[in-house]
Amino acid sequence: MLDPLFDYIQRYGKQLLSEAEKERIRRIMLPKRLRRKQYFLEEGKVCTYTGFIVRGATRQFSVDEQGNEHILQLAIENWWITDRDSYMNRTPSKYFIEAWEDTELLLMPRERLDELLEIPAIKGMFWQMSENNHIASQKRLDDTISLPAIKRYEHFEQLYPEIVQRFPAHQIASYLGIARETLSRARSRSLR
Amino acid sequence: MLDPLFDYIQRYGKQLLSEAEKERIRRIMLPKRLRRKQYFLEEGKVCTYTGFIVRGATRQFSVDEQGNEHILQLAIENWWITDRDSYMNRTPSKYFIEAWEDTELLLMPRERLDELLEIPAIKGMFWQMSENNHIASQKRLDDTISLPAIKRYEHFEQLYPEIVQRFPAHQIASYLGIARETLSRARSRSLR
DNA sequence: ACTTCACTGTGACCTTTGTCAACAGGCGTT
DNA sequence: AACGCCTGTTGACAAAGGTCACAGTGAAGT
Repeated sequence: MLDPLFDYIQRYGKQLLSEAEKERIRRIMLPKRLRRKQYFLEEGKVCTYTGFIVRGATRQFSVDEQGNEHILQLAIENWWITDRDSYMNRTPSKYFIEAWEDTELLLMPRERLDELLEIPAIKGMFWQMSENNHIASQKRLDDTISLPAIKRYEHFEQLYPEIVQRFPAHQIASYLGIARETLSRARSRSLR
Repeated sequence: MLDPLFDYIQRYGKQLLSEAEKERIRRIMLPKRLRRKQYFLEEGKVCTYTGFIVRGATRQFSVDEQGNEHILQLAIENWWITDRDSYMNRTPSKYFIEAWEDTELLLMPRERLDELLEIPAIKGMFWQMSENNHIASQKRLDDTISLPAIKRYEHFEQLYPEIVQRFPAHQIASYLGIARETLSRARSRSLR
């Protein structure tokens, strides 16, 4: 079960893991199963784990005063899920993270993060993730303020075809910040 | 001239700098002046420096096919300016960074980044910056997909009152992804 | 002093998108 | 088989925001 994680760490940390290091990781990471619709994180709670998805799919969202959900992340295998702010700074989260399919995770407990970061490949990976996340959210932001709804959808579809397959359209619409009807119409129009 | 930078590094890196380290930094960082409207980075070029603003103000923006500008960052003293993707991965940038006021910078050359990262406080600061940037762009994204134009402006004003003072309204509007007229109307309406 | 230019505000109009509502298909549960 | 529930689609209408045009102000440059 840890192999996808080891692969991931070695790829993004740009270093190989020794057997001893793997063993150390094995002892720290906690396996966890979530059933569809179960929460990984709820608003107001501190996000004490960062999770690595081995199998399944999750969504992260906030809920505004009117009760509307706004999706910030849709994640599948080999993605990390967390509220970075809450996890790093131990502050209450504004977000929910919910399993959208039955999901298997590996959890990185916040209180053992420093131990894990002693492993060079993990440190490198963490660095790279932070970097990549920052770059990706910058691009998403650029799209969001620059492009009309349809274009944003097209970009998204091109970037994450598998996500589009596995989540219903109204979730994608929420991720893009548009109404599900708008997405539906945009799609049918772009077929002609 | 380097004192604001040293303060910044110690604050965000959560470690003090020795005199030897300060000397090392002094030898690597390049002072640079930009006059108003001069470019720090142009689209298509690789961003070979990351700049620390000692005095002045800059804006980072992309230009779409219709020639419209979309502002990604408005920066003043004690902010870093760079295209992270271009800088880290040495790829051509999609962005412009332009001095909005006469500006004094300290430049961190990409080819000497590894040297600088040997200094623990700098490594810590870099980490923290990446973290903070990611968290900030996540919040901005959440606002952008969740809130109507006026609310976004109010949030922004509350978060960065000094930026609002120093940049003209049409730049702020572009940062928020709205037309300058919309912002103008929103402002006059919220006074009543 | 005069011109120019950048910036802001406002009205009229149009486009895009959101909202509300109704409907239909699929799918699992009982 | 019957019932919900989730999902996607479509229409009618409303609201938000964009576009275009014009005017006024003030600062900078000549």
